[in-house]
Amino acid sequence: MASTDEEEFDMDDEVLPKKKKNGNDEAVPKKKKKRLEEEDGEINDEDYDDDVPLKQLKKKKKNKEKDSKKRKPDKVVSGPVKKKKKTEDVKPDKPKSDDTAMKKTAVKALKKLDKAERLQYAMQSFLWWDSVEPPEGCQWRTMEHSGVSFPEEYVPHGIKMKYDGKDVDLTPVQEEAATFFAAMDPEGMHLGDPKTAKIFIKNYFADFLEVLGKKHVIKDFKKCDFEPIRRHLNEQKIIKKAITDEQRKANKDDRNQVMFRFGYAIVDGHIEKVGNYNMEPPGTFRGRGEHPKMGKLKQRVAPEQVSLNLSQCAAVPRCSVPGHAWGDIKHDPRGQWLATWKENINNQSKYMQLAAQSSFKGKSDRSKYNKAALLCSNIEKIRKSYKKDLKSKDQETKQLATAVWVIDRLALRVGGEKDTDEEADTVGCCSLRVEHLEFDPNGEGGENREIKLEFLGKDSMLYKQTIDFGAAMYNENNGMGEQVYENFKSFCKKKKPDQEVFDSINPTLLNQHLKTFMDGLSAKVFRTYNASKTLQDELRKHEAGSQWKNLTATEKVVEYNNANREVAILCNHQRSVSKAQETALEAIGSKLATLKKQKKELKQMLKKLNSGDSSGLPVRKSFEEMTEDVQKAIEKAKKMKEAAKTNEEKIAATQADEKAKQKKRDLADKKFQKAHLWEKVPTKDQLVKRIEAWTAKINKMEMDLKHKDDNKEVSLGTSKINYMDPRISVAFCKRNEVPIEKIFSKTLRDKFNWAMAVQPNWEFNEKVALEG
DNA sequence: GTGCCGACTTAGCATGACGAGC
DNA sequence: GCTCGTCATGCTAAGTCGGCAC
Repeated sequence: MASTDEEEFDMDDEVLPKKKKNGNDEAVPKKKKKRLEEEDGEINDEDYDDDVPLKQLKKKKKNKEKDSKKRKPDKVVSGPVKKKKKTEDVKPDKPKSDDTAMKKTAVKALKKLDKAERLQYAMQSFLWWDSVEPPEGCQWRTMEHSGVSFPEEYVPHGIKMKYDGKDVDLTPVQEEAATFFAAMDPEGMHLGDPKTAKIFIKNYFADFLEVLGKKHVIKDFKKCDFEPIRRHLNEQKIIKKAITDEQRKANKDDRNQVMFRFGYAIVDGHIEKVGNYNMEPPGTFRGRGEHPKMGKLKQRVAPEQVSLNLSQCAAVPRCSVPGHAWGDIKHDPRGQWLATWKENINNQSKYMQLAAQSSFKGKSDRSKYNKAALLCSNIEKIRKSYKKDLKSKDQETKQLATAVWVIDRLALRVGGEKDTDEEADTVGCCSLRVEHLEFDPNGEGGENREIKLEFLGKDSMLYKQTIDFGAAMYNENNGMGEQVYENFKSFCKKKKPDQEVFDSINPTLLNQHLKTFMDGLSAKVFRTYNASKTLQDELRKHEAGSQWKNLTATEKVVEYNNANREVAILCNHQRSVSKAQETALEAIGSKLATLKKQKKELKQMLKKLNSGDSSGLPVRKSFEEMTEDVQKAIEKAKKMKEAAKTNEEKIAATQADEKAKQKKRDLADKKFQKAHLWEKVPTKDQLVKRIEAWTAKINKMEMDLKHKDDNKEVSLGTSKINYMDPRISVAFCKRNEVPIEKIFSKTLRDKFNWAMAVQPNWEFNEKVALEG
């Protein structure tokens, strides 16, 4: 919070934890820090000492500021600096201490901002890359926060499910468990697929029976009817849709109140955003793919199961659940986590951590990308080594070399061992089985060097690619593709389909091997390195094109997205196509067909007109009457919505609204079918112009459709968030005058704030690591 | 040497917010 | 001003990896 003074930033008490560790309501160290913060701005690590009186601290702080002003010239281009003011990043100009008028203006501007914006401003002011690092091995010196926000207790709705056609009485706990199932979409990814539905129902029902108890009448899932509850939940959704703007605003305010209380932490005197401050609510476990535990009941987590991590001097936050207390309080500055608990499905630890835009995550990110950049100077050494080892007579060495080749060239994950009774059967490089490889998949015989790799990777995403190990791209510059093919063949020889291809190695061994080349090198660094390198190379390739300078910023963004797509394909980042997306694509396709038909008709009309015959040319009727009808339906629904008081009235209003909207859509469709025509016979000139307009429309729609179709199964976001060094993108934007907003959303600009100051000619290479 | 586990990163899906187009 | 489609964000599952105990 550099430069935040009392007038600039007034953080309410509710943001801060209120209780001390021993449970009383005093918060002496916090108050002292807060006052200092309000009066002098940020408190740096070395400033804060619980045993030093406040006045001394303030004096120390002022002296330090004087010194730093003497030392530090304004940074302009070297090193990260604050972002320029943009319309959406509303923040006042930073006041200069020697200019009272300017300061007053800035303070006035600040007061116009709402609380969330002021907090955002305070966070943006902290340039962690310019601050002093905590002692080695520590992530922080002081940390305080408000703990975890728990979901509200279950409120029974009283709707009875049926068993064997009859209503069943359930206790609130049992009703809650029944409601979890009723909330599942019968057509969704879990219940929509017969394979997963079987697992889901089996697990759910076993847990449900346990909640019901042995004496309960419910014994057979087939006789269970959750439909009444499902109908009730759908009605609730409809009612929710019908809320007024005022209610919507009130709901948002309520959410903001929770965010102000739990969503911020103070780390080493700076405000930081907390990521997942809402405790996961109970429900059904929604594991992906064919997870053997999907459908099991995820229990409600009690405060007693939660451990908090904060500094010794910090006040322990009051637990928000009446009558409950935190399980444990820890003071471990080596960890980034703020709270931890265990979930009951896989007995795994879960954590509450700072948000992606925090200093913790920023430091981790920067260090990750610097490590990947350092690989630039080591990659040749590593490649040379594995190329030599590919022919080794020692099986372990040969397998290590082959696995590293695969990780380097095909960007596979390392693939740790998994227990398929506990988790979905997914694999990576080291856990590949013979059944995942198909040699010569097209039965070409002879010199064919193709292998079809087909397996489920992380999140049960299908990896299905036929790799031609004989292709030039894997063999030029001594790429050794053919040797890798031979190795695969020998590793699979005499093995059963369910046996591992790389039976002599494992991820630990592979990572140990990688560390002999470079400190801190592990398999996943290759994915970051290859993603960043691919992005940079692709962008440079486009920029070297002769037409590049003539492109508009929008066209350059398209090229950037194309490069991004190359990376996403390399890393196999997929997304499933939803039914809504499929329908939308079909709709565009059908619209395109209509436009083409209309263009053909227009051409025929022109031909006829040119021949001097204007008889029988098609015209369209007025849509006035239908438009009026639709307007009436919309107004009626609007009035019903405004007048609705009871739930029944709200449901009726929403239904009327949906009917009116459907009428409107039908009318729009009818209008579209006749959009190329006039109400009276057109002139030749009108026809020529419309044919031109339709040609342009068709071209645009064709491009749009192609773009959507190309991208429908590729997820560009994952590589942008996790793999491509953001400095490559920032430098690209700077040297091409492309606004960074076109590439990075607000969240990403905050996450990568440390990368925003790079020069236009910045390069992803080994020198990066030396920059710090 | 090996297996386990804690701590963190990476990932896709659901939903809500927003803005382009009418 | 409204609608609809797209994009951003939140949520939480599912990976990786290092350290520790045996």
